Amino acid sequence: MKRPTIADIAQRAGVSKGAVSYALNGQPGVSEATRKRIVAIAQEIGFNPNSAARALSGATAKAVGLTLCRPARILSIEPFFMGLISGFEAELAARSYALTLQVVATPENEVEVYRRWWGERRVDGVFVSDLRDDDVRIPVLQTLRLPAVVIGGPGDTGSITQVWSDDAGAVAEAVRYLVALGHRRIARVGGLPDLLHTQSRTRAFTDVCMALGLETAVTVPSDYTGEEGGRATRRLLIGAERPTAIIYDNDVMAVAGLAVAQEMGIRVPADLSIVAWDDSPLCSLVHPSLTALSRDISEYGAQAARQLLAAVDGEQVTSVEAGTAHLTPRGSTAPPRTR
Amino acid sequence: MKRPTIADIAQRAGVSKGAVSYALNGQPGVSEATRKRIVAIAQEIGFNPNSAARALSGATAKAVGLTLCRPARILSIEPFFMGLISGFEAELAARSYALTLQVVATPENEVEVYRRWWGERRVDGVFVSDLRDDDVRIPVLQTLRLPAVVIGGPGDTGSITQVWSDDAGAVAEAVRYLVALGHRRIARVGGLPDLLHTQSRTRAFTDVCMALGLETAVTVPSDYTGEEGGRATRRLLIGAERPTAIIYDNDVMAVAGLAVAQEMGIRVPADLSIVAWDDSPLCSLVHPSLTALSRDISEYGAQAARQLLAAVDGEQVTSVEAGTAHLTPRGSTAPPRTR
DNA sequence: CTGTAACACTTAACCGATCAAGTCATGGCG
DNA sequence: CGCCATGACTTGATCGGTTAAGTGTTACAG
Repeated sequence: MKRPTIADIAQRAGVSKGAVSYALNGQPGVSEATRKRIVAIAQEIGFNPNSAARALSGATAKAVGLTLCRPARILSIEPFFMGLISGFEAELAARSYALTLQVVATPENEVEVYRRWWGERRVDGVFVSDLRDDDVRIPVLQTLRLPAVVIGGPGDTGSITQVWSDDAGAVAEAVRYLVALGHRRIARVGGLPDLLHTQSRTRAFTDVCMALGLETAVTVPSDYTGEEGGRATRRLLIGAERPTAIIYDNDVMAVAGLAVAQEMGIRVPADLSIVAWDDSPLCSLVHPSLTALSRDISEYGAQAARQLLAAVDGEQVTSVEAGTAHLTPRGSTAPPRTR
Repeated sequence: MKRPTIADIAQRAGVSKGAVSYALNGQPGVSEATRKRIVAIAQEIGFNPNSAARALSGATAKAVGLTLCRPARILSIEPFFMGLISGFEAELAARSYALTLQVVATPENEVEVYRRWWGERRVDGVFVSDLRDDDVRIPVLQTLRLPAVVIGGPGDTGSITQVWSDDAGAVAEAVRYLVALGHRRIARVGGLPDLLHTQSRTRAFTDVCMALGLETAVTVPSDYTGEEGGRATRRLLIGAERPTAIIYDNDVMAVAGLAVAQEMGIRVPADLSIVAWDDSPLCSLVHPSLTALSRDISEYGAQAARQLLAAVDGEQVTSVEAGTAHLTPRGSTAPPRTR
């Protein structure tokens, strides 16, 4: 089947290619009558402008990119990214931007992909997630002048805007809640330690625990996988000073932690309270259901997409704070048993 | 920063654009010495061919598309798609094809997206998942002559090739295993009933149960969500003829079913055995860990990607069967308690 | 009645590649 | 020596849009 081009429309309408272009793009230069006729013909023959030709004549690629730099086995179960992606889509689809996805192995690979995309003019902008200390991607994006939005932070990203959520506030809310229930020994199983948002959560966790006069504020680093989360939990639970509550940096690790506790005969929530970060259906699926720090991840993604599209349009954009995660109490938290 | 073009290279090397094109594409028409010089310059200035210009001059878009037609809340937790996507990427990245993703609401929307992509020449081919009865997408793809690979089946897809796994064999293996353990009342919580592979699983389940002389072979339809899976489980467990084993069409529903059973005081596996379909980390995370029908979803995706790329290359491709899912026994299955 | 401005177009250059066709030097052969 | 084949390029058309500049018609002011 031959793809219709503007030349076909022009021929049918008896006008020039230029006129068709003006008509379809809402530019002045054609009469209202002609415009209507042209639009009708375009409709009829199912015309879609060739994106390559458009991109070639200086216009935009009408696509943005996202690289994911986590092992496949983490991605497959981590609900966060799919939530984010569907949030992106909501905004992108409305402006018929496509989302180009690439799974990569290392941050260096991510940089290569950015360079290639930019060189190929394949995308008009990119989403950047999982910000690290002195992230190698930031300077590259700046020299390429490739519009970008960093998801998560806040961190030092120079001229690149960020969409971030107040993790410090959320962690404080969780700790305060647990303390209000009577907990005095609260531990945390953190995410990948080289990610910036993990660091800011760790700092906030330590700070608020100290501020509330708790004895300890142990954070065990982990990697968001269930296995590691379970292992970290086991390590915490066999220690001498067993915590009465654990906060996990994602839901997958929290579920794994719950399983470990049950396996060890430690009852949740009687002997151990559990708080998950990021509330996916997973948290309400398990028994007992998990108290979680919920936030609207799709909306988070939508907000990032709005920012990126604005940046692509050349608008001056500033970093914004997306909604803070809020505690959703469920069955996994209770006052600690007094001994 | 200005993007380097082949004209820049041509100028530097003191040759024409055409010569550069021949050199970089390994075509005859330039001497080995000149080719080396040109390649070196391209390397040096970090040249990437503009994908739009390439696509425009008849070449391919170097991108394939995937539409996902499930509500966001399902996608976010369903590990299947992310596994599939990372499998795609493995093959696509090797040939530097990009993956374009779009989340849509209905199969009709999917058709629109295909039409648009095709008209825009944005993709060279598409993955088709979640095949339905008399799927509206198939005839459209055929008239558009848009290369495609159907994931899942087998079904009637005319000239479009499929990558499918032997669900009937897998369901038979699960049922035989449960029967060998001594189960006589086995139920199943199925996926979306209008999906073709759900239907073939249902048929196979009924057939094998009948063949083995079981009294019943109840399938409760569901929608892959945890909530529905839990509800279906509850319905099954409060019935007069309570099953001693349940097979779930995905892992999320199985986990939900486990939670429901525990909540009702029904012990797993003593009172109820559970088998999940598709083995994600989720299955080993919960307690007891779930016996599952495992298959290598990434490899499944990789195989589909290989097929699609071959189809894009114009090769004659035939439908292939990906590896059958095999039973991975874990803690959620045991002989039923004799009364 | 003329000058000119506004409108409704057309023409053609351009984006950055690919590729068929043409050019030019060189070498081998009868 | 002339002829043809070959290699190593160059030239220029082409893909399908966008857009600046040009053209022809009409309307209206002076």
